[in-house]
Amino acid sequence: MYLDDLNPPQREAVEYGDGPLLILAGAGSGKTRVITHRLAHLVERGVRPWRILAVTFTNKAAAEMRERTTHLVGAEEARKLWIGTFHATCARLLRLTPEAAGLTRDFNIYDDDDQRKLVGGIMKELNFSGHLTPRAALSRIDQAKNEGITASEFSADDYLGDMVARIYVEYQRRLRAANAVDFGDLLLEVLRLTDDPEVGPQLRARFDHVLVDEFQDTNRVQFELVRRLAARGNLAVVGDDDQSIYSWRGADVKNIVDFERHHPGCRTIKLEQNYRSTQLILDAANAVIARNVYRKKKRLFTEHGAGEPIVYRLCPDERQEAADVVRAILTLVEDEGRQLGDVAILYRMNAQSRILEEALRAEGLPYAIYGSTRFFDRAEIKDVLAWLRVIANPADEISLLRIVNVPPRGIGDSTIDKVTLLARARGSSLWDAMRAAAGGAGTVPSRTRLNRPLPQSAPAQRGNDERSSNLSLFGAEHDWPSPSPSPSPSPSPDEEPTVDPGDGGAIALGSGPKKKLSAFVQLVDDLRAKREAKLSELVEEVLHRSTLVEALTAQGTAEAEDRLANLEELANSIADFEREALDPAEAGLTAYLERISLVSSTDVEGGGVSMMTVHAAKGLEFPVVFITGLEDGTFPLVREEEDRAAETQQLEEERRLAYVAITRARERLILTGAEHRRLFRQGNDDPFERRPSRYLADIPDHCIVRTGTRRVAPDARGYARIEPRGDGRYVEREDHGDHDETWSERTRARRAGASAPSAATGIRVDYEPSEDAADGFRVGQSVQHAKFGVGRVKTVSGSGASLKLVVDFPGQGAMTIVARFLQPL
DNA sequence: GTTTCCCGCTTTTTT
DNA sequence: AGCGGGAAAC
Repeated sequence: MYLDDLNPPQREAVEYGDGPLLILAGAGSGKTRVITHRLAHLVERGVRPWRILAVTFTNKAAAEMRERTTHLVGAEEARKLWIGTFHATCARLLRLTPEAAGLTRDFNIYDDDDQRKLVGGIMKELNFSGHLTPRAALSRIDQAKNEGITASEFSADDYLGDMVARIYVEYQRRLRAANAVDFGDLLLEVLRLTDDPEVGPQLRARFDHVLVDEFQDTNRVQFELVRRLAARGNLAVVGDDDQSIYSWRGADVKNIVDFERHHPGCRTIKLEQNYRSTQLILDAANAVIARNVYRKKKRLFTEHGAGEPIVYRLCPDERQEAADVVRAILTLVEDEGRQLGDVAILYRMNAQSRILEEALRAEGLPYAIYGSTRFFDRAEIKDVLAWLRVIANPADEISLLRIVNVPPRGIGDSTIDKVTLLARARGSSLWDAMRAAAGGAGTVPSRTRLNRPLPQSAPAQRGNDERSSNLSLFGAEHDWPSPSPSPSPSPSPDEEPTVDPGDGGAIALGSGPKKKLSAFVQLVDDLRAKREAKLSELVEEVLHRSTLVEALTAQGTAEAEDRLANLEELANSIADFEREALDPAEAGLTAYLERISLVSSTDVEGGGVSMMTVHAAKGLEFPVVFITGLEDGTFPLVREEEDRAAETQQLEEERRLAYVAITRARERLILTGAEHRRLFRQGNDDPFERRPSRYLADIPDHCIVRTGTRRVAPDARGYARIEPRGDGRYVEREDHGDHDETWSERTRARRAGASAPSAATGIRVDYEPSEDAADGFRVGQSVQHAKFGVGRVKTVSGSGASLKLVVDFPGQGAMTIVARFLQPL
C-alpha cells in the first residue's frame, strides 16, 4: 500500500512505534508526508484518532496536514484527529475546562490590537505614558509570556522593567476581568492546567501520541507544553535547524538540538533526500545557507535533474517589479501551460503585497493573499466583530469601548470617563456600570459578575481554589452546561459599593447622556437576548440595529460603499461558516469568534496565484515561486539601530528565511528586486535606493540567469532606464522621478489635490550582452529617449560601473549620457 | 459635550 | 495608508 512510496528512513519514521522520536527533516524531504503517513499508520494500528494530537505553527500548514491525512484515512477518521496550530489546540483545550483558568466558556481572545489598547489604557491610568510606549511594554510582556514568566514572576533590573512589571500584573488582572485571554495566555494557561491537581491528570492522559511539526520553532512554553501533553512518552517531533525563523517570538533552536538529551531512548532519523526541488534550486539553497556559521552541516541531495535555471530580475522600482512579476506569470501560463494555482509570490513584509495585488488585478488575474492586512483587521469588520464579542461576553471592556459610540450615538469621551470611574469605584465591570449609570433597574444577575476581581497579589492564580469542584472535567465536554445564566460562582466580596448603583450616586450623568446610554444598554440587552439564535440572523440584527449599515449608507461616499461591500462579504463568510460546520454546536457565536481570532487568512480556494510572506510559506511548496524584494534592507531586512551582536544573529535568521523561501520552489524560481523602493521612512540618507540582496551574490553562477533593467544616470530629471530585451520587444518605461521628495511632502501634495509628479524621461536601447560591447552597448545601436526621440550611439567609453555614451539625436545634436551601473547584475 | 479635521507616527515576520 | 491624539468647529 502507500508505504511503498517511502524511502527507508521515511518509512522507519512512519512505522516507528512508541517512545520519543526525533525526525531531522531537511527542506522538501517529505516531512509532511511522513507526518501524515505516520498519523494514518497510527490510526491503522488501532490508536484511537481522537487520542492523537498533531501540532503545527500556521493555519495553512494545519489545513494542509488535515487535507492530506483525509486522503489517507478518509474524512470520517481524519475529522477525529486533533490537528491544529498550537494556539487553536490550546483554545480548544481551554474551552473544555475554562473555569479552571478563571474564565467562562465564552472567553474572548484578544489580538495584538486589543492588547495594545488595553496596555495603553493601563499605562495612562498608572501615569506611565511618556516613559515607554504601549507597544514596547507589550512586547516585553509577550516576551515574558513566551518564556513562561507570569506576571507575579516578572522582574527586571532596569527601571523600565519595574514599570513593565506593574503593567503586566494589571494587564493580566484586566484580561481576566474581561473574561479574555491573549495569544500567550492560551498556551500558558493550558500549560498551567497540566499541573492542576484536578484537571491536570486528565489533560496529561488525554493523548496517546503527540506529533509536532517545525519543532525548531518552538519556544519554551511550547516545548514544555508538548512534553506534558505527551505524558505517555509517545512524542514525535520533526524539524530542521536551518529553517528556524521564529526566534523573535522566543523560539529556541536548542529545543530540537537538545531533544535527545531530554528524551533518553530517543530514536533519531535523518531525512536528507529532497523530493521537491530541482538540482539548481537546491544548489542555490545550499549555497545560501552554507554561509551561516551557527548550524549543523548538512547537504541535501536530489535525484531530480538540473531543471530550469533560476532567473533574477532587477527592476527600477517596486511598481515595475510588480508589473514584471505579473508579466512573467502570464508568460509561464502561455508558454509553459502553467496553472495560476501553481504560482506563489513571496515577500518579506506584508507591506509589499499591496502593489503586487494591484498589478495582478490590473491583469485580471485571480489571487489569494494569506495573512497580510487581514480582512478581519478592517475597521468596519472589527466594529461588527466587537459587537459580536460584546454580545458573547459583555465583560470584554475593550470591545465594549469600541462599539459604545460606533456609529456615533452621542456617547462621548466624557460620558465614558464617568462610567469608567463608576465601574472602578464599584469594582464592577464597565458593562455593569453602564447599566447602573443608565438608571436601569438594579442587579440583573449578569454572568459578567463571575469575573471576580483577582486579589491584588497575583500569585493567588496558582492555588486557584475558587474553582467549583464538581465540574466533570474531561469526557464531559459534549454535554457541557449550556451558557445559560448560571449563578455566579464568584465569591467576589460583594463589597459595599462606594456609589449607589441605582441612582448614579456621586458620579452624575446629565439627563441627555443618561438617556443615550440607556438606549445603548437596551440595545445590547436586546441583541444579547438573541445570542443563541442562528448566527447569520444574529449578525443581520447586529448590522441593522446597531445602525452600522444605515450610517454607512447615509454617507454615500465611495469609501462607504467599499465598507458596505466588506460587511456584505463578512455576512457571506458567516453564512459559509455556518454551512461548513459539521456539527451545529460548532456553528455558534463563540465558535465563530474563536475561529476568526485564530485564523489570519481568508483561505480562499485555490485556482489563483498565492501571495504570502516567507514566514507564512513555511511548510508549503509550489511549482513556481517568485521571491520579491530581494534587496538589502528589504530581504534581508536589517534594522539600523540594533547593536552589532544582535545584528549578526539577525542576519543569520534572515539567511535561514531566504533558505526557507528558496526551498519552497519545486521547478521554477524567479527572484526579483527593485533599485528604488518606497517603504515608509528608512535611513536618512537615500531612503529609496537599494542594493541587490547579498544573497544573490552567494548563488553560484551556474544556477542563475541575471537580467533586468539597468539604470542610467543622470538625465535631466530623474533617471533613464534601459530595458534588456530577450523577447525582441521593447518595453515602455515611465520614470516617476523626483525620488528625493519626502513621503510626507508627497502626501501633503496629494491631500492638497495636486497630482503626483511623473516625468517621463526614460530612454530605451537595444541591449544585447556580448563580448565586445561594454555592458551591452554598441556603437551604432539605436536608442530612444522620451524627450528627444530616437537616437544613435556614437561612442561608448568607460566600462564596468560607469560608462559614457554619446548619442546623436537627428536634428537636435549629440547628447552625452553618463550611464552609472550601481551593481553588476 | 460631541464631532470632525488635521498632524504626526508607524510596521518585520505570526497566533 | 491607517490610526490615535489633540485642537478647532458644530
